[in-house]
Amino acid sequence: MIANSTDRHPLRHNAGDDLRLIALQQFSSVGFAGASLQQIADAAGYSKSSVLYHFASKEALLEEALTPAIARLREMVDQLAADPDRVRARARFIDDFIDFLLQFRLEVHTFINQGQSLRHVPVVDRAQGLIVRLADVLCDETASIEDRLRFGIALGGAAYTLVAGLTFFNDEIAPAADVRPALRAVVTELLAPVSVAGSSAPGTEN
Amino acid sequence: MIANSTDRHPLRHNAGDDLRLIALQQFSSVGFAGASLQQIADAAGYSKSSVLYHFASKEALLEEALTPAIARLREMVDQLAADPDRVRARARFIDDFIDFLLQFRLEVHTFINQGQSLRHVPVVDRAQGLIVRLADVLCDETASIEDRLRFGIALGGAAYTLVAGLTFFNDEIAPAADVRPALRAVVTELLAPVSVAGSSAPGTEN
DNA sequence: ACAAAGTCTGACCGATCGGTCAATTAGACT
DNA sequence: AGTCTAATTGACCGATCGGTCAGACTTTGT
Repeated sequence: MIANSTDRHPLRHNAGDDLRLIALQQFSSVGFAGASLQQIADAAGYSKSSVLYHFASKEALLEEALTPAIARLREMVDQLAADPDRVRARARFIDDFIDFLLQFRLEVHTFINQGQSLRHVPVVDRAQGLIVRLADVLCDETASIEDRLRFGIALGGAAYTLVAGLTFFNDEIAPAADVRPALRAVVTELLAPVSVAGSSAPGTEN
Repeated sequence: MIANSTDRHPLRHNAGDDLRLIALQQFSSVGFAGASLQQIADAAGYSKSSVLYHFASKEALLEEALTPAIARLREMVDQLAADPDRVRARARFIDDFIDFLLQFRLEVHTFINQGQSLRHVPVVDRAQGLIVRLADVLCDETASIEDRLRFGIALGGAAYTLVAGLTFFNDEIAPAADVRPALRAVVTELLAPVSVAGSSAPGTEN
């Protein structure tokens, strides 16, 4: 049998996965340009050469670190656009979106706050396109600036609070469990009223 | 008379001001670590040595570029905390805050999205402290996570949309004139209901 | 046992980093 | 004229950057 690199050893983590996570933390905190391969290698317990053995280049490392997140985002956008029941589609999307933000906080923070300077990276460019498309779908054909602003604030605000904000609002905060309901309430408030029509009181039951 | 460096020539800009602005654009787009003195110097039409003549170091350049913004922020927080009429103080603060976000978008974006990695820079650390204090004042003693989240999303979301979001939501968008009312509406919605007295069920009236 | 493939690393490369320094230029004042 | 000072620059420094490469170690297949 072929020893696939994804399940060689049940105890030890896959080197590529370790590096992707460590690199992601560095990229989202000091920026892609500011995170050096040496720092990433040191933090992961490898040598710089090992990093470049697993990933062709620093950009390739970034691409592979972000890919799962934008793949999931594409799923959600496709599903949102495909469902003919707009109200149900939007409600379902918001729920998925909350989970998405919590699960991929570092990835979102990275390509949200460095998207302009990383537009030459294919996966980042695709992510930007997805976000534009998502904004179009969510805001419908109404060209209202406020609707766009609501979406942008929800996206950028969540990216900020979930990686930077939580650490200084309180010295320590419970993980996703405490944050999820609050996040859902605020994001729903920002995204729901745009064109849901008969949305009487969204997300106030929890 | 003494030829003060701030008004030597009415036509030509002050070199320090030019550099502060150019540097701020670089810092907010590629990050502090990713923006090199050479790039800043080239963009400003100076040599790298000239940049280091006007500013003792790269960090000093960052400090001076951010200082006006956090000075204004301190004013606003002090005024908010001093006014015994909480409702009036909060309303006035929100108005000032909108203008602040529009005027200092690059500065806010910089110390919001790179605050963790730049905590060793005094002015950034002071800004972080101001934001924590602002969150405390706005959210009152209620330790509600959702209130904190609202403030963080408004702050981080505005920082994002005002520098990155506007460029890809539409190919070109009118300057602050079109954005201000929409921004005011969204930020007010996020910040106003927190503790404005009889806030029983915030944001359910639409 | 042996070879093949996979993994890891140190040494090294040219380029660029932030920063120092001496030299030069241009203006302002006596 | 001469002098002083602010402003600007190129040359240069040690350190670090992303990336290459050959070798060494480990694992796997036969």
